[in-house]
Amino acid sequence: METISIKFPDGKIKDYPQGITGSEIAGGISQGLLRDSLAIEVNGDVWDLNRKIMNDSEVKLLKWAEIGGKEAYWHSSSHLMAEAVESLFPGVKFGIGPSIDAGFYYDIDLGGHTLSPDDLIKIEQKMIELAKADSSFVREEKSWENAVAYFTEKKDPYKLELLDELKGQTITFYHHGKFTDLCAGPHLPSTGKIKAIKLLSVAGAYWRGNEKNKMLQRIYGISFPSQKELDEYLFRIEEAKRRDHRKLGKELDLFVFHDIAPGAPFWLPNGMIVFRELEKFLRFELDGAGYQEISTPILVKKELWEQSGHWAHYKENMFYFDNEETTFSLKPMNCPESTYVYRHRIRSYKDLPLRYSEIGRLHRNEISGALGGMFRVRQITMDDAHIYCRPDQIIEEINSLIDLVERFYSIFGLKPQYNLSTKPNGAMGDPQLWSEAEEGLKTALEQKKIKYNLKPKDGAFYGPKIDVQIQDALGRDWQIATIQLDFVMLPERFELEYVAEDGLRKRPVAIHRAIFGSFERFMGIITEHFAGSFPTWLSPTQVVVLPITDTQGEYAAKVYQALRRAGVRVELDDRNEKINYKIREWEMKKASYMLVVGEKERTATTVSVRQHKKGDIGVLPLDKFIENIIQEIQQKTLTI
RNA sequence: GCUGAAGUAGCUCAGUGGUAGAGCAGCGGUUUCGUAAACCGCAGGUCGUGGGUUCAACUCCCACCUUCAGCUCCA
Repeated sequence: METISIKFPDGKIKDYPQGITGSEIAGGISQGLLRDSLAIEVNGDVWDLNRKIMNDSEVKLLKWAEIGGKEAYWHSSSHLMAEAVESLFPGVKFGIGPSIDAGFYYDIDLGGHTLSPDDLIKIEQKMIELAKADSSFVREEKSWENAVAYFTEKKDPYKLELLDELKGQTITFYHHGKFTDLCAGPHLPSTGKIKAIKLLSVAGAYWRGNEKNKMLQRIYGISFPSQKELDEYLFRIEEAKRRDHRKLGKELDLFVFHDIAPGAPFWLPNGMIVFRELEKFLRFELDGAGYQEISTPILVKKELWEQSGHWAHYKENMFYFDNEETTFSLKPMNCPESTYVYRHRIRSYKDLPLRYSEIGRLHRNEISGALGGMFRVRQITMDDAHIYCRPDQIIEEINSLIDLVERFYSIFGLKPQYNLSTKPNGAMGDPQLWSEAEEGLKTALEQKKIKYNLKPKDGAFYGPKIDVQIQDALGRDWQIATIQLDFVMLPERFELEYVAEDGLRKRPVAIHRAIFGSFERFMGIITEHFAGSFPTWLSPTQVVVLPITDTQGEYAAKVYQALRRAGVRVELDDRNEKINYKIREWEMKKASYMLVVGEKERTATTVSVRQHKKGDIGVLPLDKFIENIIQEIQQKTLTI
């Protein structure tokens, strides 16, 4: 028998007989490693542990901690679920059943049956039963014709459709227990590795994500190697729900939604404090960065949108109505109107770049099913800006925009995820300009050592873009900031020009950008990010003065007045309640600081400081406390 | 828009074919208290909206509105 040499991650090389499996390699090292291994990476591909290795290879055993290990685990769990569903509902047809970031799902066509929460419990119990049977996952290579024959016999149109695209290739099947599936793998050695299972939800999902196709039922689930890990996961989900901005927004009186205005928040006084602080911060920064603020009409004639192309491409998302023979629309975007500011006089090359910022209120008719708290609203307050520059100024503008984004996000302690989207099919504009711009965006990101995902062909038809995404408490991604180059929409359609050095008229480039994205979405994001405990500069209640008894009433009022005069958002809680009661209440309202004042403090002109989430942090002279908090507010110190 | 689930007091929730319940919040009293809930009392609801079935509907049926999860969408 021939031998092959296997290289391990630590660089060691060992010889094994040809046809050795991952399980045998793991078992040869230790029983513990065999027990913990879920799959094996062979020359960069993830394989089943019991697949034979025939050639010299570089391998890495994958355990739960590795993504590849988790993927195999969850993918196998989805097969196990399919087996359970098939045994309970014979004759069902299967779509696809992959692992996802957290868990797995399977899309299933159950004919006329609609899955109920009770069904999920039954399926879950069946899965546990089947896992205990510890059936091995068996990989089988089949010819394409045999594969088609199998699913023709089984009358599964979905798998046949998938096979259609794999024509001419060797097809792999996986068997375990009574279940057989078309699948590229890899899988666990056997179902017994799956110990703790929870089916989370069932929801409709269009076959292949196309709404013209039939809607299948998608069951989401998650599984873990131990009950303890499952319990911890479920607990984390519950914790995340406590951060939900919809819940915190209500509890902290930040904003409310009402049936009377679906998709548009009522900003409450506390929410407006945060809104105004964000606005103040934004304006201060943009003033310093050479922006000029403008404000353009909300209600405009539809001719504008015909010219911009929105009427043709975006009409379904617009609110419009007729008035005296004229069709008007609420603006869904600010960009076209900013060109009117640009065009209001002749621009010289010396005027550029022109940076117009606008805190604009937009309305977009989002389909009802898309609405969700502050993350997806129909009335949007955008921190928009349009920069008009010469082509030779693009790189410099992009660089300073990335700096601005980085600066903003560091203030909040947010960790953004960058995406770079490049030229889509059917894009408009000079190809040379496109490739230069894409290269420029890429270079800018790389020089600043910013990691990003490349999204090929995902740019707008008028230019490439950099997007910033951030996750909510439940791990869903939301786009926040965006930097979009535009060679076409504004410059061409609105015939923008500047007079160049040589006296000729030339076309500027436009850059659309938002940093918060929208005040609504950003408010939702930071509410969840801070779990409602805003840093002091944003906190609706920065300080509460709490006298112990009426005897300190006068002194407490003096403390309150001193803070007020210093510009601090302060409240005086002189209600006839016990100090414990007040502390509990203000702690839950997440006031940044409580100043307890009793006899000791009154006689010494001091305050006993209690910081939110930290508790009693000692006694300070009143002046010193004011000095500290003013500094904290000015520096926008992060308190978490 | 699609599939499923849900909507009861300001909030969180219980209830069920026979005239609506709790805790917290609110209001009125008593209590003046040192770092996360003092005590007593009062008030509060066309049970999302509109139809239907029934002697009787918060409860069953239908439609609509809104919310939630997912899909789709997301210049």
